[in-house]
Amino acid sequence: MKNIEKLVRNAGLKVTAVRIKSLQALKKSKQALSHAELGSMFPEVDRVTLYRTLSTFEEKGIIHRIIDKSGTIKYSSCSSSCDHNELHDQHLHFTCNSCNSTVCLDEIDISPPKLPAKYELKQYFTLATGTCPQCA
Amino acid sequence: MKNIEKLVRNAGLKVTAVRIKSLQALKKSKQALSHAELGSMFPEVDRVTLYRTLSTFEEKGIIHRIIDKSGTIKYSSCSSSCDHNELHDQHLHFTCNSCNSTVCLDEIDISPPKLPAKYELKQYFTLATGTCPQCA
DNA sequence: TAGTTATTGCAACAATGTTTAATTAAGCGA
DNA sequence: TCGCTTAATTAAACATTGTTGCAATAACTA
Repeated sequence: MKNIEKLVRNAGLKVTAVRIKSLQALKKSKQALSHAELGSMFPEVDRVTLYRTLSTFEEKGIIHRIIDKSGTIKYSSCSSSCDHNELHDQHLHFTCNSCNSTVCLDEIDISPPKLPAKYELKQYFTLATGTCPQCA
Repeated sequence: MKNIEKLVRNAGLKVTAVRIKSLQALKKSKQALSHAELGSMFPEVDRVTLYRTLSTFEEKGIIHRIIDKSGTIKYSSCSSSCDHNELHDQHLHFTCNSCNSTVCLDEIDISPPKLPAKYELKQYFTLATGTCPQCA
């Protein structure tokens, strides 16, 4: 049984064509993909189905969302170990101003800020922008 | 001449009712406001006018946008000194998971990350979430 | 292989944002 | 202060993005 298929099945989800192809696309892609981008990769897939597929994957923790510089939601498949409810798993993301790609930079260590008194920290999101190696 | 009026005029803009009331609202508000929130504060103002007013203010550097946790664009008036094209002026923002308010935490010092080789850093956006003092 | 249930696809809708073009108001000089 | 010029506002139409309900279909289970 293929890897992707196993991922879907283990999440307690039925293995369907849409799920396989969208998860495959996300796994293969080096950059995070928006609903619109996935939609144009698979024009035969219903918009609504794609919305639901992505939020199901997200609920199950198979993928996670990244809000890019402009507020666009993009999705990236998770490394097997990551739990995005945990503060230490919220890694740095980077959006290239030139090619508009967004990637996870897991290897960079981000330490959460100390907040003023009475503020309780739950999550910490960081986004760097600039020029990526491909566009440099 | 009032403060707000001066701000608008100094930006090279005509002083109009919509500009005064929207900028006043942003100045008075402790939290950043979305287009929708400003719209319901001033139902008499045309939606399109409000869109244009906000982007004009942003271009002129009178206000700046904050992308909150959910990707919603919110606006906050700038302190007189801030230049949001400068890395050091991109301060920490905080969204409360309970009341959904978003505020600037100017006083917290954020140091930009070291990026991997060939990545060129231009901007660094940070967003903390959790519980704010009012909701604690 | 049939039955059960999750998933899909379609239609309709809601919210958000953009563009064009006509009207109105602000600010300037006479 | 009046009228001129130009910026700003408004309304209509449209585009994009996201959501909901329901009927049809496909995936898994026994």
